[in-house]
Amino acid sequence: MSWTDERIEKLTKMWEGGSTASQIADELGGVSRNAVIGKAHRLGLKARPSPVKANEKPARPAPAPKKPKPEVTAAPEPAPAPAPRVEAPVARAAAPAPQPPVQRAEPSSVPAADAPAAPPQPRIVSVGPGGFLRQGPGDQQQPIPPAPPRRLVPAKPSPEIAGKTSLLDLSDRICRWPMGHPGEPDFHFCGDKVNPGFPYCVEHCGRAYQAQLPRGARRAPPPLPFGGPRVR
DNA sequence: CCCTGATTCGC
DNA sequence: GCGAATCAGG
Repeated sequence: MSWTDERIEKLTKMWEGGSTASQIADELGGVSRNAVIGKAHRLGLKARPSPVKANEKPARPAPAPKKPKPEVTAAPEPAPAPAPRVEAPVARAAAPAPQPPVQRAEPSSVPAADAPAAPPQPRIVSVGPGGFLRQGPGDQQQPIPPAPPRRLVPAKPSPEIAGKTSLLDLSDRICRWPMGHPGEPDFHFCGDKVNPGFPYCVEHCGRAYQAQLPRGARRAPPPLPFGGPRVR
């Protein structure tokens, strides 16, 4: 593509209109962003708020820092005078110690007339069949440290599991909610009696079956037993 | 990484 | 004159 009058005009217009070189190139078609910039500069359109040149002091001492051009010119390069570095003496107004605006609860102040901090108790959204209490999504434990990667080791019968509900102990009458993580020595299952009709006990039904919130009022889904935080 | 404009330099 | 390559900052 060549720079016809029309294209040059469009370029000029858009350039001055604030469009980015990419947009202009895209609009014109057939040219790259660089071509647009190059052309704009050749047209003398430069000087535009460039994000890369936000701050520019009227000092351009070293414009060519890296351009190893094997110039055969034996021109005696006069030693560049030590750049009159206008070292802006930063007004060291002393570094005030970062004073975190810690809001200390005044004990002597007004004795909380309003509601004191409610104890971390899961909001019960509804009661499910069998009597388990549904929690709202996100009402589980708050820290969500991802389980560190660990090698899965073959679950060997060991004293640590004695008394714990192992995989072999599972039946459709006991809660199969995992406790801990597979591969860990003490990994086992809940083992309580299930809430009839469910694979989990009443307590874990509350975790497994979340109340359905109206669309739009949803939060991130609660962590699943396996991938999520340690549940114990 | 993505984006931006600026600059250089071989064509 | 052109624009890819490169630079440099956000």
